[in-house]
Amino acid sequence: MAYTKPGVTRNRIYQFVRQRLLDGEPPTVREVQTAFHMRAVQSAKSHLDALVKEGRLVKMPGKSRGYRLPGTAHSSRLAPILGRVPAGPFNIAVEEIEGYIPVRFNSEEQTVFGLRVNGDSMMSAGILHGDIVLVRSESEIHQGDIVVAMIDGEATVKEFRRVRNRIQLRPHNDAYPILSPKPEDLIIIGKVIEVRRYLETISLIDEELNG
Amino acid sequence: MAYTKPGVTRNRIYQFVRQRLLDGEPPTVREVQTAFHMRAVQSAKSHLDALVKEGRLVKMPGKSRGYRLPGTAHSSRLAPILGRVPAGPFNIAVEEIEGYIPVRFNSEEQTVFGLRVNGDSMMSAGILHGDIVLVRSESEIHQGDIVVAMIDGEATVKEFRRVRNRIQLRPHNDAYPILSPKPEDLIIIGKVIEVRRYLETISLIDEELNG
DNA sequence: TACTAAAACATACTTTTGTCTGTTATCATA
DNA sequence: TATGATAACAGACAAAAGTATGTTTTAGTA
Repeated sequence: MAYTKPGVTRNRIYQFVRQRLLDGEPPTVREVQTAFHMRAVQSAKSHLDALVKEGRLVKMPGKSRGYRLPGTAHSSRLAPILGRVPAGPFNIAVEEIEGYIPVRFNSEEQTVFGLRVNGDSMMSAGILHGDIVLVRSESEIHQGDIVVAMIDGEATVKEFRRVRNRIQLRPHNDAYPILSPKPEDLIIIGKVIEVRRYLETISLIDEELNG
Repeated sequence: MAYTKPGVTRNRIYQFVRQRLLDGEPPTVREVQTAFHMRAVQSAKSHLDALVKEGRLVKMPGKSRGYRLPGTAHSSRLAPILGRVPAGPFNIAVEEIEGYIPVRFNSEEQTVFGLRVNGDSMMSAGILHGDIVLVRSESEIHQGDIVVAMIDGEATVKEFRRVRNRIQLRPHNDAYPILSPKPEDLIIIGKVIEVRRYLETISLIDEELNG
């Protein structure tokens, strides 16, 4: 291709790669090369290497189509939305999965699932009926965390408090009482790490899933 | 791997590939192979070929990481979180991107971005300060929709109402007044299609960039 | 039990893709 | 015009990834 001023082609290549990645279509070095009518692979590669060095891209060395936007390498996964709260040991029966939503993970080993909120007991915390809470079940619970708990077999979202060796589950709605269940009636499922509300109807269940 | 009943591994592989594609991480045949602890590449390949034949996947022959979901509906992409509201014609200056979050798209041609909410004027609608709203800028606005609007160069999230040829922007908080800006001072940026609240600090921008 | 289909395996080959070494051309600046 | 930095080119090699052929094992069923 024709010579350009320093940085110009660099930026164009970045935009190109970025768009491809946002489309879920990671390009190869040679695809970048031909997209910019370069006669040598190295022309594209050196630009890509430079973008990595500048921190505008990251890459998985040796892997094909291995360039990624920083902050997105291996960090987005699909978490299941469960129809029922998983009781006891955490295992997901496939039949109970209502759908999937994309979630950011900081680590690989976490168990995150979605759960649809029932009722308005957390209204003043901005958690409304029908919202989806993302729950991490392998998580330390601290004072003031929002948790999902099972009380007598029923799932509920509440604020967690420990008061004088007794556990309190506090609603965020004056119309509901603070709960102080006996320890043997209580199972803490996990910590709420995210709240989502879909204002448009999106079918989270994929029709093609009948497997 | 161990032998399974006909169709069982097929479906598991489909789920695996589907998830990877929704994450923007198309797998190689050998990645499928190792994910299922198969000792031969062909074990994975024949399943993938079958899935293509059944129409559950499509592929670009010869290309690496070439398997795709048929059609593009219901795929997940990364939407940028903008630090500032895009004014005027929609274009994203790269420097203003705060990070990326995974979003479900029903169609290809939509322009969706995230925006961090400032203030508590929508509190009683469950939209709190610091929440991220996902905005679709190419969208029809209807009565009662939550929208992002620019009034005199300032961005705000409000409920959209049209009352006797006059546009009202209603807060959901009694402490704030209903706005009725002049049409020339008002730009509707787009419609809020989703609300997200991260209860844990998740760095939307990856720290590992310092390379 | 015999038979067919599906599943899994083993190995080899080809193409795609990443990477390397070195050269030439253009830009920016003194 | 001299000089260092960036850009583009050329050719080759190595690793990754797709594909092909044939065999063995198990599932499903008559």
